[in-house]
Amino acid sequence: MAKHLVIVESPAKAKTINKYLGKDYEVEASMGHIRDLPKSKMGVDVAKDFAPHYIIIQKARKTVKNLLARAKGKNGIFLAPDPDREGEAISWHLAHILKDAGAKIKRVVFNEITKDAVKEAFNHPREIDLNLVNAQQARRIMDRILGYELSPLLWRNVSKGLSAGRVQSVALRLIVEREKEIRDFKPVEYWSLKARLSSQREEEKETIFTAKLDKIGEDKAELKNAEITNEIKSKIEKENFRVAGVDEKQRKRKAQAPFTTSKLQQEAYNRLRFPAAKTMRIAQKLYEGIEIGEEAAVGLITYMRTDSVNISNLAQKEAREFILDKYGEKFYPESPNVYKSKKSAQEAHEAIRPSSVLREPEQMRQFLDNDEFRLYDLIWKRFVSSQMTEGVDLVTSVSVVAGEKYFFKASGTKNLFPGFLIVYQNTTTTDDAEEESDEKSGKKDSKQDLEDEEKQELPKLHKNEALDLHQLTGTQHFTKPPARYNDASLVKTLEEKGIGRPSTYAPTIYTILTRSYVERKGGALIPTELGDIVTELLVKHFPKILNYDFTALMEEELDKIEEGGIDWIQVLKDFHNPFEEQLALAKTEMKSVKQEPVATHHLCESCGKPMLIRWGRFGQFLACSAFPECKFTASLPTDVKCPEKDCGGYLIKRRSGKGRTFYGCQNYPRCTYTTNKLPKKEEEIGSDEKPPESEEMES
DNA sequence: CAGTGAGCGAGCTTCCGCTTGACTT
Repeated sequence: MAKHLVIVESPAKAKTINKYLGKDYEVEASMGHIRDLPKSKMGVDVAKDFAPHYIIIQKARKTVKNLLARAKGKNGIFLAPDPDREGEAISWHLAHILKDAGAKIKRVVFNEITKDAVKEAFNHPREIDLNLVNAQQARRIMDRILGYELSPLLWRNVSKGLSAGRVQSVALRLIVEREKEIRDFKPVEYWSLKARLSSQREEEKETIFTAKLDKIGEDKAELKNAEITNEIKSKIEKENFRVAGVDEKQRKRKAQAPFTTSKLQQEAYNRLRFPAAKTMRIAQKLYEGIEIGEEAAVGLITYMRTDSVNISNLAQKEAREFILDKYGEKFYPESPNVYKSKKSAQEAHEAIRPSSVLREPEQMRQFLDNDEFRLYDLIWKRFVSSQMTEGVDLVTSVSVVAGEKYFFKASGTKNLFPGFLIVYQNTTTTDDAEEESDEKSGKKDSKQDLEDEEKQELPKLHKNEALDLHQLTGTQHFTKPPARYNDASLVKTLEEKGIGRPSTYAPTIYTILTRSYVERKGGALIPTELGDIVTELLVKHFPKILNYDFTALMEEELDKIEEGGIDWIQVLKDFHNPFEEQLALAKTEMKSVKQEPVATHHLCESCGKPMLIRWGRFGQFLACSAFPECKFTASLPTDVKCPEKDCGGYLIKRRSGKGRTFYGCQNYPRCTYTTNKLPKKEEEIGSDEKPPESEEMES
């Protein structure tokens, strides 16, 4: 029998480590946390220094039983969860469970799962770091108090089953405020003036290019309307065009770091239209292992929940050799490319990469379904490209002047050397270093416009040479509202603000969707009326917590706890005291927006009592007033009668399987009349009364 | 361009973060 027990979080990690450690060690998985606060109550004794009451998580009972059995008769127990706050806390809870098993308990940590790193870690076991544990407890307890105090306020004042929390409520706020910006957006007219030009020299005259009016004299050309544009246009038409200057520059394009969870979710959405949850489901499968040919199941990628861009030396070496071999020296950087994780990263894992670059996507295709293949392909290419040389573009910008003061600008880009781009094309929207402003409102030039102009081919031009004008066109534009959030842009924003973790981005989106705070239309996340109401209430009564910086401030405090700088109880007190005050105020002052039931003249088909209009999760419906004795319900009819003769029923708004709205007869299935558009009420036919309540058109 | 057709209310509900599998019909 093995002498020692090793415990890690995941079964896949257990399997790998088992190979490295040999017969003396038995490796088991805890499957994440095994103890937590109870679901059914607060479980925190605020009066006694926030003493938490932990219980074994229902789902982990079997695991715990198994671990206890394994621990019996062992000499040592090595706790090897991830080297971060949560991992330390998991270790602490495990130690608590196993403390009476008779074996010595030690903590081991490693940042990469390679033989050397694991062996090295086992040579230097340590005690559990209580500072890390306490930082996790502070985080856990704060989230519990917040979530379990705010949610009931919403039950009381809005509707049952609702929820609020440090992460989900701020994610919702982002979406709600973006929608407000869009609603309030006033498009502003502006014009552009573009000239189609060509050289007069024989050898270049075939290439016609486009230049845009940029400056008049020293001033930026601002064309506010048609009148101004036409006036300037008619002046320019009389002028001669010549080249005022040519500027050529080489622009280097650097490869991007291999994927973190957040970046993977963004790219998989932008390129493949995978929602975050789908990406994670598929990545999990690739990680756990796929049967490839004769071999047993092989994990095709490294762990998919990570905020690190680090990669193991071994993987880097393999990638570099592969690049040299397959693409040649020009694509092989002299010294390896190195990337820095963001400051707040906890770096418990490597970046997401293929477990071996030698398993090329095309070879794996036969073992994968189409979606698995596309995601693996993306991960593989991103990783390989991250170890390749820079691409080089030649960017030419030409200044053209009409007469003395009308300056036009034209630019073109030519790729001189692809570098990493031969494997992985950049999408400009997810550049790491991008400025954050382009989603803000009122931007004139969309990126698309700029790109189209840069893509054109320019003729060879010389300073002062004369040009032929073929066409001068003024075009009307309007500034555009900012785009709605989708999975990619929401995850990107949350990560930038440090809100949530790799394991929670997708679940957070799911939560605000299932609470009916937000709806998905196409890819866009659009707040519902409920989402608007809840956000307004929370922002009004809990501005601090709904602040976009709240999590970042909390993290600063947690860092101090980790470093041993402050007492975690004190951090909780500093949070809790002002929170209690706000809570007390909110309890008396928050206005109820609960929808009270409304009496109707409809009678219950089951018991004959009057029916009430109630508000449920899916909007209004009719319910018997004798509830709960009589459970009869019906959809709320419109006030338009069924046009079938002798039917007499009213039409009901319904939704088909595919989510399309239509109207059917109340007497279905006896009467099967349906229509897409609500007919006018009989009394109104011929009159010019206002039409029936207009319905949102669905495309 | 076809062709469509739950449930929801109440005795409870809820947080964030770590991780996968499912006692039985």
